[in-house]
Amino acid sequence: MSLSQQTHQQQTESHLTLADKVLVQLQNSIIKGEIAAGSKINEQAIAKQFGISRGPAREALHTLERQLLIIRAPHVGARIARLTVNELNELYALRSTLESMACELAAIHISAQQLQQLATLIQYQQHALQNDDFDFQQQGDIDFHYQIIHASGNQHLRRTLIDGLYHLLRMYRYQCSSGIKPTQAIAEHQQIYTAIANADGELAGLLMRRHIERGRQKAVLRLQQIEPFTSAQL
Amino acid sequence: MSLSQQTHQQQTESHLTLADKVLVQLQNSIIKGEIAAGSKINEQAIAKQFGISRGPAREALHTLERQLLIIRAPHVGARIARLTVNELNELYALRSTLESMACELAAIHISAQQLQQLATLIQYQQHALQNDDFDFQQQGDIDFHYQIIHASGNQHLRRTLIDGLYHLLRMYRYQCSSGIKPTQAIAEHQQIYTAIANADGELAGLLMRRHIERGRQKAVLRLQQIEPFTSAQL
DNA sequence: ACACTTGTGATTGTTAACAATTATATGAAA
DNA sequence: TTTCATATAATTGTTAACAATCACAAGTGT
Repeated sequence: MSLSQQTHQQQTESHLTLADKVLVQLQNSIIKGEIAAGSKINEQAIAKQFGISRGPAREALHTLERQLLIIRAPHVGARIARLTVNELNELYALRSTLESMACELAAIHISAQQLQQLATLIQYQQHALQNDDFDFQQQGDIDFHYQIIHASGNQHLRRTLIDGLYHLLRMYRYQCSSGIKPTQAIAEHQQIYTAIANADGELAGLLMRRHIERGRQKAVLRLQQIEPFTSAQL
Repeated sequence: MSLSQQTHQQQTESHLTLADKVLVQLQNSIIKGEIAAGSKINEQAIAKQFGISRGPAREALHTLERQLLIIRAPHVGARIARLTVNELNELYALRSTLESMACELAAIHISAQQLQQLATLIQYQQHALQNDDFDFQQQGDIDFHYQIIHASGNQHLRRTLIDGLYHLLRMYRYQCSSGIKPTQAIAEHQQIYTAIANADGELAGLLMRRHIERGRQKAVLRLQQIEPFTSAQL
């Protein structure tokens, strides 16, 4: 289980409710695009597919709605979120502001242990870069941002980013990843880490802004290639 | 129905689900402090109290949880959120960042009609100030901030603030209001409005930061008076 | 007196049937 | 052919009963 997967509950698997288990699987299916964007999704079908009743299925869909992965209309049903350039821009603008704030706070509040974990993660990332371990590159990137958010110490900031925007963001990043080596991105991570280690929150925040802006530009380019196809299907 | 009450759905009352109706009443009761902070709240009791079954009551509690008005523990139950100085600081720090961003965007994207509505609202507020209409002062204050958020044009920003932080914020503002005339606050609103009208997003954002910071200081002072009592009760 | 086990009650989690609402298809009239 | 009304089917909303889990208290043994 990745660091970014575990949010705040540390409960063992046996305590997990059916809605939670189904939720995780649906999240992954949606984020990976295995369920087509814009397609309808209803409670009965989910319940049948996972061998449960409509109650937990309904709860899972409600959670997916608040995670912005589906769009629900009362008495009508739900549809998988559709990726658009406009929404990507809005999402990244908000993300940039919030993660910049997280950097400023993290530079003040980060503990020695958290700083050490961040350093270790960057080393792993550089290792994965050399070995062309693409999955770990992407997961490591997410974990880097997550650890900084966590180190900010602001629980509301963390909840807003991790429980709210995080999931839709993962969808954009997964489906809009260019596939080229993230050499520059990891170098930027290194710079941000150094700024935080030097307790220079202002610099760290600035670097994070630019880092996310570059990611936005790449994602937009990729999305503009695939958007005509995805928006074509009803 | 106030401007800040209607979020994005414009459905008539008949379409409202039972969970929604109960939700609104519970929100108000919690925000006003009619239900004691920290007290337990369970599904059965809610269902009985409102004459509905546990299904909708359960959904309402889930929504209250994501609005941060209650804290749920799996298989254990839920408790009304307790106001603390620390959490108030975190909440206002996040709010300051987000509403400052909203100002910057609003200065760019606000329409002539929205600008006119903002001007009208400020006039009403000044009128309410002279007439000592306290309820309208508080509601007008919330509407001012809401309209700017709306004018920012960023849907994710709006959802994060209105659907997420907004409710807990209302609780703090309601229970930590000092009762003295908000003369300065309304003057600051006027300044922010002017900056937005002049398309000076940078200034508007800065003024909003200071405006919220002053509100934070007042709320902290008030909360420090009542916190010993609220944290005393289990 | 203390630790451990066990049982009881309360609360949440789950299920399946029922009700209400909406979308879609069918057909009649202009 | 088009448009409106109606009926039908599909889906969500709601309910009450059942199962599982947890907190707490009583009791037992050392």
